Amino acid sequence: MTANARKPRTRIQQKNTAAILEAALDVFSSRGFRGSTVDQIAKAAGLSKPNLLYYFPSKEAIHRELLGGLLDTWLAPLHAMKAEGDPLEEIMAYVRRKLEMSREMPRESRLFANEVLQGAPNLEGVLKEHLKPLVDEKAAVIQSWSAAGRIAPVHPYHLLFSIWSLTQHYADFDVQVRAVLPQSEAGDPFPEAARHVDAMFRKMLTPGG
Amino acid sequence: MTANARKPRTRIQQKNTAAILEAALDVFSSRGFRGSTVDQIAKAAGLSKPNLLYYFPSKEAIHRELLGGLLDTWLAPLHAMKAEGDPLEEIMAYVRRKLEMSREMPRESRLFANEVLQGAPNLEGVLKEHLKPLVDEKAAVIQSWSAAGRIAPVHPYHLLFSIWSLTQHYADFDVQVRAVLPQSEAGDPFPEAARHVDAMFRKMLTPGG
DNA sequence: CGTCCTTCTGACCAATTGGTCAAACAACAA
DNA sequence: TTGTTGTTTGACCAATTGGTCAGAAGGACG
Repeated sequence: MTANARKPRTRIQQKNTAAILEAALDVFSSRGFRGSTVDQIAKAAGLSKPNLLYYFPSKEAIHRELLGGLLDTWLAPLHAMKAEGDPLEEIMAYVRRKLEMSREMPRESRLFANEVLQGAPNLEGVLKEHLKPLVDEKAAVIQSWSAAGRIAPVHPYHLLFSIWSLTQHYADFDVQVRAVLPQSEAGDPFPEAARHVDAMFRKMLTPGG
Repeated sequence: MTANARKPRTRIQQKNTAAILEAALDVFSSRGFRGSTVDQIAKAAGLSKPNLLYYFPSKEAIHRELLGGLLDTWLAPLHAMKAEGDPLEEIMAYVRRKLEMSREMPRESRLFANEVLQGAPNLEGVLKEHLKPLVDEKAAVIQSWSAAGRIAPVHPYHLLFSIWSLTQHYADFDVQVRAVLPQSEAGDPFPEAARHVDAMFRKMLTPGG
């Protein structure tokens, strides 16, 4: 059977497609789609360019596969926010998970950031078909919590935006954060970041106050 | 005299260099440095490629000039935050100005975002020589306000990060914001954004509470 | 008019890049 | 061993791209 099919069959195919995607994540996330070359990805994956193109039909195909494959991972934390839980704790857990992801998966964050920043040419469909429905659903949940007085009144969509921006900032603008922070913190900005972000949303959401 | 000198002399030079920088801002900010071509910039500026290269020696030179020329504008709002003013109002004014800039100058925001996102290859010097000293200075001011109990205790650096991320998010991730927001708000997210962001920082910074 | 300087262009070039292809090589089963 | 299938490569190609250059056009001034 042909190599470019949906699921890899042989061990070599599994190993190589995995290596390619890993390498592509590295390259695409740090240089953007247009700024990356197939050769860079091939070299990073330990393959020759024609060999890489034996597994994926084109540079764009690698990119699409990457984005698609990562999307679920990326949206999982928001999925995990349940209407049944304690409102403040659900949201704070979401914030915490997002910040952890910025720390553990900065390349993924930058990959999406690069894409969105440049007008999301290969992501517009996904944005409206996957992200928007999910956000609509969770915004409604937040709205209901807010209306019930279980958290302070907030604009649910902008609350989500502020969670995304605050947490992803530490992955996407990592160089800036480290360049600006005093020596003592530049090594690992995350502990203080966690405290700060936690405080911000706690104050924002605690009712009454 | 040669055309590539510091200050444009003739009217034609003024007009064309300005057109080139304007075009370059458009192109670089939406496609990143590596993703942009000299031809695109030339076309957008209404010039031929050789003619553009008569005014700037290289693609990189345009990029450098752009970044350098924009830096002052970009840092002006932070400069304007004065230790003598009312702490809460100084910070809130800074937040407001930054959000206005996201609305009025989204291309500039994206230009810097693209650069930082890709490791700030042409910005590292600037980051440490211009941005860091300024941030250090203003962080000290915030620190003193905080210590004097005039605003709630905050980590000054991370407070600045959160101002940057929250405000610039609306420029940098514009496509996503509009894709996710309900129809009614997608046309102009800024009024609600302003309310939300204002509330966040006001709650964060109001002492006691 | 002619002269000098600036502005502009078409033709060109070398390097890079995404992608192809025929053929070599490996793995393994019969 | 041989046949079959999956894997890898060197050589190659067309398109794009950053940049050059010689000279043509334009403008200002005597």
